[in-house]
Amino acid sequence: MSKEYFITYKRNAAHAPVYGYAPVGDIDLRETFECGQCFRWRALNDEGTSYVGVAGGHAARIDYDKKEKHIRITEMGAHTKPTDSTEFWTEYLDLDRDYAAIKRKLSRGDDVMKTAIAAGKGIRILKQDLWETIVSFIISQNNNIPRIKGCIEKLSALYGEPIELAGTEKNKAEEKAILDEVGLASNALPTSKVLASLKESDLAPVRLGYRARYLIETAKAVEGEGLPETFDDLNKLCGVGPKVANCIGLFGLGKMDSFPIDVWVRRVMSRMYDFDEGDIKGMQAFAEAKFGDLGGFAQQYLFYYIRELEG
DNA sequence: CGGCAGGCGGTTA
DNA sequence: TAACCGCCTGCC
Repeated sequence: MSKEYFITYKRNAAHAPVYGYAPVGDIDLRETFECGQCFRWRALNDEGTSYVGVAGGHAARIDYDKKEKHIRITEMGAHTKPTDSTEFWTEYLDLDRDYAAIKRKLSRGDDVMKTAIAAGKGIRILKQDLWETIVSFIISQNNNIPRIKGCIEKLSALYGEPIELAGTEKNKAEEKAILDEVGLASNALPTSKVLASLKESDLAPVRLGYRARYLIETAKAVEGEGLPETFDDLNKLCGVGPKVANCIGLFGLGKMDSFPIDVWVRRVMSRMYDFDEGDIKGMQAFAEAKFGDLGGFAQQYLFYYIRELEG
């Protein structure tokens, strides 16, 4: 049996101690925030037990208490939308899902998955805001992680709605200092409406390269036709091919059968399942047949494993 | 200097 | 529809 952790929520604004309390399965902050699914969380210590991040208009600090086996979420920023924070974080961290059961299923009769899961058994797949996921993964293409992170912060700082920090003036100053220290903007990612109104030259300071055009085109499409709902919708967006569409489907639409294949997944599939590295179609078919509805979880365990090994 | 990084769009056969 | 190619940028 996996260990039980608990989550508590606290808001600076009200100085309320705890207003939510929910049992969750295995969770490891480092594995969750550094398995490639998100770009706006930063470690505050070497142990990886404390992170600060921005998501869906919320800025928060999350601490893992080893002794109490709690994850404590401290909201730093009042959300711009009237979202219930307990609900928001529960959905974002996928707390209602039984990861122990998923890991058992994937491990059954599969030594490769057993090995991969052992490396990242505290991964949770974040349910992220759809538009933010689209923007993030368009930026991610043919790019490296430090630069992706930099682009996202610059973009947010320039054109994103400011997040109103919570609490007393002293609280706000402390919160801002923490965000500054780790290089996070206290802004949400820009909306599709804002991005659709920009010219490519407006985005020059963000250093997106040729992705600037993709973002603006996609923002215009979303403004005109609404947000995508299916894999086919996603694939029609400018700058969204099969890999990016699978990432958006998995992290933004909750399509847990998605199996994004990037260079790392190709690498791990060739090493561990003996595929030819160029055989993307074969890998996709294999994942569909073998992992089915759990493809996204399998992909994250495999990705994290190979990154730990060779990244 | 060329190679490369969590691919994609466009062109060609 | 599959195979190629060029691509912004920053870092090695």
